[in-house]
Amino acid sequence: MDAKHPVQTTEKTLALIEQLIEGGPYGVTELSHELDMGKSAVHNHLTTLQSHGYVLKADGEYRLGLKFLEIGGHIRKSMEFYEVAEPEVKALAAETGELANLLVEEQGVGVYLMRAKGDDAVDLDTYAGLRTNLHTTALGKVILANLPESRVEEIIDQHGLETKTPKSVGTRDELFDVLDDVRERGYAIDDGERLEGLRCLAAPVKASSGAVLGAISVSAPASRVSDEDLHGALPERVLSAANVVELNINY
Amino acid sequence: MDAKHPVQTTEKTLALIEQLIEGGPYGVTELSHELDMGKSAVHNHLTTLQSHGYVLKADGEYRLGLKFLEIGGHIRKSMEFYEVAEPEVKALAAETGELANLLVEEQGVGVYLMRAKGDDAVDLDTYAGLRTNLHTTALGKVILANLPESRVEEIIDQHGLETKTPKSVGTRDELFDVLDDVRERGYAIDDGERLEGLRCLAAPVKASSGAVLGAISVSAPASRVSDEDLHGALPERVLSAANVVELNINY
DNA sequence: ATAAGCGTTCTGCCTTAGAGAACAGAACGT
DNA sequence: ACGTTCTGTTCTCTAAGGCAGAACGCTTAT
Repeated sequence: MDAKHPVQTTEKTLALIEQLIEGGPYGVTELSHELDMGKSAVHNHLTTLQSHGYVLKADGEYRLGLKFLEIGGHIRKSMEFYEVAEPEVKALAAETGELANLLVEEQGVGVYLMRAKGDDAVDLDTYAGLRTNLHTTALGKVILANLPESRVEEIIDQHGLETKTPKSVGTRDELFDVLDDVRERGYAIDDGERLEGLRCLAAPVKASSGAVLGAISVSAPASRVSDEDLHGALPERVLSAANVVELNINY
Repeated sequence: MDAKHPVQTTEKTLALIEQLIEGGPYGVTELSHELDMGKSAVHNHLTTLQSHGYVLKADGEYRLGLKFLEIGGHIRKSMEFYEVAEPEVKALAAETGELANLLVEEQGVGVYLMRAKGDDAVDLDTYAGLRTNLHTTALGKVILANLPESRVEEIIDQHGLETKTPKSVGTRDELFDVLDDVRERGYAIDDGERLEGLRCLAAPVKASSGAVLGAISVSAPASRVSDEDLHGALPERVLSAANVVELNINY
C-alpha cells in the first residue's frame, strides 16, 4: 500500500539507503547523479545518516554501517517464534548433517530468519533476512497451504508467480493443486524446483489458533536423499522439530 | 560527528525508528506523545516507512519489519572479512564445544558479526549486531591493542571507560598497561571481567598492512578452562583460527 | 602552474512538512 | 441503542526548512 501523504524528504533518504545497499561505497557526486539530486541535498542526507550511525564515511566515500545489522538482530531476537525455533533448527541441522532453514511470511513474501549448516550441508547463498517468493520454495508452499485461500489470492495478485526453473509451479491452478497436496500430507516438498538437484522438505509451525507462524525445512542434494527418505524418515524428523516448536510456543 | 546541516525531517523519521526499536508495537497517538510530534506527522512518517517495507501495521499498531534484518544481512554478507572468518569461527565452536565470537570495530565500538555455539556452549545473550564497549571484552582489547595509540585515546575520549564489574579496567593507565601485555602475548584474556565466572580468550585478525580487521574469541565457564588451558592449548587454537583467516584474506 | 575533479559550505527561493481541526469507525459502559 | 471516548486517518493552510545552484577550499592529474 502506498502512503496517502508520503513524507518526500524521508523517501529521498530511503532512496539513498537503497542505493547504498545495491552498490557502493559511493561518493557524493556519484550518488547525486545516480539519484538525480543536488550534491548539497545528498551531502545533507548522508551526514544526517552518519551522525545517527546508519552511514559511515571512509576515505571520502560513504557506505552503510552495521547499525542495520544491530536493528535487524534486535528485531529478530525479540520474536518469540525465532527464539523458540532457533535451537530446534540447529539441532535439525546437526542431526541430519544438512542445511536447515527457518522462514516466516511478511507482506506476502518469505523471509529467512536463519539457516543452520550441518557437517555435510550444501552451501546455498541464503542468509538471514533474505526474501523469496513463497511459491518457489517448500518453505513458502507450506506457509501458503496454511493461509486462508483469499490471502493466497491476494499474494499471487501482488507478487505474481514468477518461475525460476521449468519445474516450478507456473499457474494459479497448479499452485492450488499443490497446496491441496501439502495440506493433505502435512509437509511440502521441493524436488529440484528452485535449484536443479536440490531436494527440500518443509513443515509448518502453527499457533494453537491454527494460524501459521512460519516453517522449518531441510535442504539436501538429491544424491543423498532417496525417494524413501523423502516420504519417510525425513518428513518425520522435520515434522517432529516443527511440533516441538509448536509445543514450546503454546506452552 | 554531528551533521552541519542535518535534514530535520529525516531525523524525525530516525527518531521514530529508534522508538520502535525500544518498545512497541506502538499506536499513532502513543508515538506522537512519546516523540512530541503531531499525530498527522507521525502518521505520515509511519505510512511512508510502511510503503517502503521498513514498518508494518498489524491490528492497528505499527512495528518494525524484517527489512532491517535483510539490509543488515546483506551488508554483513558483502564483508569479505565476515565471509572468510565465518567458517573458521564455526569450526572453532565445534572443536572446542564452547561459544565462539567474531567482532569488528566500527566508530569506536565493537560490533559482534556472529557467534557460533558448540555443544556445551554457555548461552550469553549476545547476537549479531550487538554493540559493546571495546575495553570491556577480550575481543575489544585485542582490537584496541592493535590500533594506533592516538586512535585509542580518541575512542576513550568518545566512549569513556564505563566499567561493568569491579574487575574491569577502570582507568586509562590501567588500560594501556593491559594493552601492552596483549601486544606482547599476541592475545587477550578476560577472566570474569565482563561476567563473573566467564573466561574469554581473543586473538586479532590483521591485514597484511598490519591494520586490524577484527577479532575472534572463545568464551567458556571458568570451571571448564584451567589456568594451563588459558595460557596453553586455548590461545594456540584461537590464534591458529585467526591465522587461517589472515592467510585466506591476504591470499 | 594550471586545470579538473572532489567534498563541503552558503544563500535564498519555493516546495512541503506538519500543527491542529475535523472526521470515521471501533470499543466501551450505561 | 445510546452517547462518550478512545482510536487512526484526512484535510487545510502557513511557517519552516529542503535543496538547487553557485561559490569555496582541497587534492590529484596534467
